[in-house]
Amino acid sequence: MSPGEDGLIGIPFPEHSNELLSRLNAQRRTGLLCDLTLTSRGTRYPTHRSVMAAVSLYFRRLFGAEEGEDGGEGVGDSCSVCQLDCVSPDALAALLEFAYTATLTIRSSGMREVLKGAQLLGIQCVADACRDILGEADDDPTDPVKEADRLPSRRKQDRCFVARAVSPARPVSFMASPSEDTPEYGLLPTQGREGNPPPAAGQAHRGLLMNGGAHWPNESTLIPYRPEDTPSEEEESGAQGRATPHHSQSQQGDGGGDGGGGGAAAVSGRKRKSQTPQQCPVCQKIIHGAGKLPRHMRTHTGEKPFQCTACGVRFTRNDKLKIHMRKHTGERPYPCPSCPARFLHSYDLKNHLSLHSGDRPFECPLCHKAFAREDHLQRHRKGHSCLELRTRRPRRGTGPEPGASPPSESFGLHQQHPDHMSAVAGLLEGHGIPMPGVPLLAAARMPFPELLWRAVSGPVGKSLDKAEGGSSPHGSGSVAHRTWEEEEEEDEEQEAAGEEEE
DNA sequence: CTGGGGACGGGGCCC
DNA sequence: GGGGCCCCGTCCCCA
Repeated sequence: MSPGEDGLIGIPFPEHSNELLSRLNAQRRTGLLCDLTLTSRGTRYPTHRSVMAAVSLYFRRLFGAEEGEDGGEGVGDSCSVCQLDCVSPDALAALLEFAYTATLTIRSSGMREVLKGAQLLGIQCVADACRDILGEADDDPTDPVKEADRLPSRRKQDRCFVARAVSPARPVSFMASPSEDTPEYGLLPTQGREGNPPPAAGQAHRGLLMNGGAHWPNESTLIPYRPEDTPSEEEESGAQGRATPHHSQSQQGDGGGDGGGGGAAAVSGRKRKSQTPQQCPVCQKIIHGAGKLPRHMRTHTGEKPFQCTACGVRFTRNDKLKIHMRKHTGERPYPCPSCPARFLHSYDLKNHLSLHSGDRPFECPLCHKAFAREDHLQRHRKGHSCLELRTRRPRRGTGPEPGASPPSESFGLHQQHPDHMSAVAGLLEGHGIPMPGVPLLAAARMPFPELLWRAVSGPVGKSLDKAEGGSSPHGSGSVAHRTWEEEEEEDEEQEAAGEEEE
């Protein structure tokens, strides 16, 4: 073993997740460690809030467990009983069973109720499956699940830096095809549900009653997310949104976390060959390219079948092992033409070459500091230093300097990094202008403000109060997309105003 | 905080 | 369709 490698070995336990779920289900049935009780028309279902938050977007937001949230404004521990009369007891039982078993067991006659429940609770995959079985297209623009999914988490938004103009088309056709790669969510033989656990007699009722008439907010209560405003369709929903197998221009907008290839494809004009996309049964992500799903699955299972014979380090992919082997062989096949440096990777050489060229094509739109690497710009933008150093302006009229900042194209606000967006949003907030994707208001993050509004009291209500107030006259669609230039102008106006005051 | 190297996961192309 | 190879974007770590 080389000194640098500590012989790290990943040992996958593929059954772990199943066992974990199974034990949680057993706990639910006995009421053990249940910290949340759902009720529907008098029937009580003890459950675990962590599980519900994991499976349901509604509960995730309710408990403030949504990724990127600080949790400070969620209901937190203040609610242990949720009354969900809007979901039928059977449907609720089926959804709970699904949450704990990954299997949806329902009568076909109850399908619609389950669909409704899944939509209300934000259980996307169940809603998709039900729709698919019912033969309904998922074209409801007001579908709260979809709508909520369009709200990018901060982290995801983080990754959608260049994302723009991606077709919002949802690949329902192949995504929800049970015959292909999706997990088997076909109807199981009716076998009588035993999913309804006995009511927990002694279950504390210290919590607040949830609104029985739960419904998702209408659009006016949500920050508008028109397709062109959408940073990236894949956001938050784990890429299940994108996956248009044919978007030719595309992948430019792919710039997000998945990265790769796409941008280059668009730039180099490489024709994107439509390969059968496959949906990961674990994360629902759409994997493009034949034969790529097993490779992706190893990221979930932790399986690392490719082991270095020299140092024992294991890899999930053979090609990564090959590159790794270069460390042992000393092979550095990418020499710099300008200096003696040699590199293991072509992209390392590419990065290195930018040093020689002095090119710094990635410019911070706020402080205008330039970077040679895009990831360094992103890192810079995550910090706040550029806000303090905001002393220089780009030459007027040059704007984003398309030639100088090619990968980022432009810095419309819809692409801004959250921190930066927040900074700008702070300016705009005074104008009562909602910013797409900026979690200024609780309502923006909570797709169920009305439900919560009725359900929550106490300190939490305060934040929701703010949310209510926040869905101001401007609340719906007044400003959806501001360009970099517009921001500049506004900024200048503010500065001018400040100077006048002085 | 920044520069630089490396690791990782995804997509395209090809066989 | 599976897999190899390559490229890419992103993230992490270290100096």
